[in-house]
Amino acid sequence: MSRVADALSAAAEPTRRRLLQLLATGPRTVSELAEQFTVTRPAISQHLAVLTDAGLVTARKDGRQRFYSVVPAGITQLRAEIDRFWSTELDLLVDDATKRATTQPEEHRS
Amino acid sequence: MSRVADALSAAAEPTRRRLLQLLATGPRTVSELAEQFTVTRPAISQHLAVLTDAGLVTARKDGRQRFYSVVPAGITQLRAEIDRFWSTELDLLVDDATKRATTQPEEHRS
DNA sequence: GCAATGCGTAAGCCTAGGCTAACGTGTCTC
DNA sequence: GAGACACGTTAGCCTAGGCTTACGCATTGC
Repeated sequence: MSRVADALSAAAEPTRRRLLQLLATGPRTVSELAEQFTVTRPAISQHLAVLTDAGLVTARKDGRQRFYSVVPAGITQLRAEIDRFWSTELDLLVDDATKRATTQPEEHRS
Repeated sequence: MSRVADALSAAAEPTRRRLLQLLATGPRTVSELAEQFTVTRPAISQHLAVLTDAGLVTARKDGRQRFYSVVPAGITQLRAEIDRFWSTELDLLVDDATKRATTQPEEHRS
C-alpha cells in the first residue's frame, strides 16, 4: 500500500495532473473522468486513491455513484510546497533571465 | 536513453529537486554535489544528465572538473509549465480556501 | 612516461508504480 | 428476488527509472 510519497510527487504524474485539472472545474464521477482517458476505469480509480491519500481530492457518495472533487486546503498545501521549493534563489534566476533577451539559443547535451 | 519525459517530471524527483536548489546558489562540481547526498557520485551524474536533457542545467568544463549551473531560461520555462498547470480553476479554489478558516479538520481516506 | 584525480558511461540489479483482468460489494430498478 | 450499474479492490504483469559496480577517458602533476 505504499502509494507514492509526498503530495508533489503525487501531483506530478501526468494522468493525475489532468485529473486535478478536470476536477478543478467541478465534481465528476469516476466514469465521467475515465472516459477522458485511454486507460481503464480501475486505473483511474487507483489514481484517485493516490490523490485522496495525498489529501488533494475527496469523494462524496451519492447512490451508486461517487462524485470526486478537489480539496481546496490540499491544493493550498501543494501550492505552498511548490513555493517552498521555488525559494528565493530560483526566483532570482528567473528575474535575471527575463531581464535579458527572452529568446536565446538553447543548448542541450548531445 | 529514454530519460524521463517533460521538465516537470524531471524536476519533481526528490534528489533532482535538491540538486536544483543547491545549484541555484551557484555553480558546483559533481563531487561537491555528490557529498551532499548518500547516493554515489555516478548516481548524481545521471541525475545531472536528466536535468541537462530537460534544459534546466548546464555544465562548463574546467580542467578535469565540470561546474554545473542552472540554466535561467530553462527554469523560466519550468515555471511557465507549472503556472500553466496551475490554471485559473485551481487558483480560484485556493482563493476560496484561504477565505475560509485556514485550519480545518482534514479528512483522509481509510 | 606514470599515477592520481574528476568525471561520464555501460551493464545489470531491483523496486516503485502504472496497468489490465477479474472479482467483490453496495445500490437501484423491476 | 434477479439483474444491471457504478464503483473499489486484488493479483499479477511489465516497464520506467534509480541505484551500484566496474570501467573508460581526459586532465593534471610528478
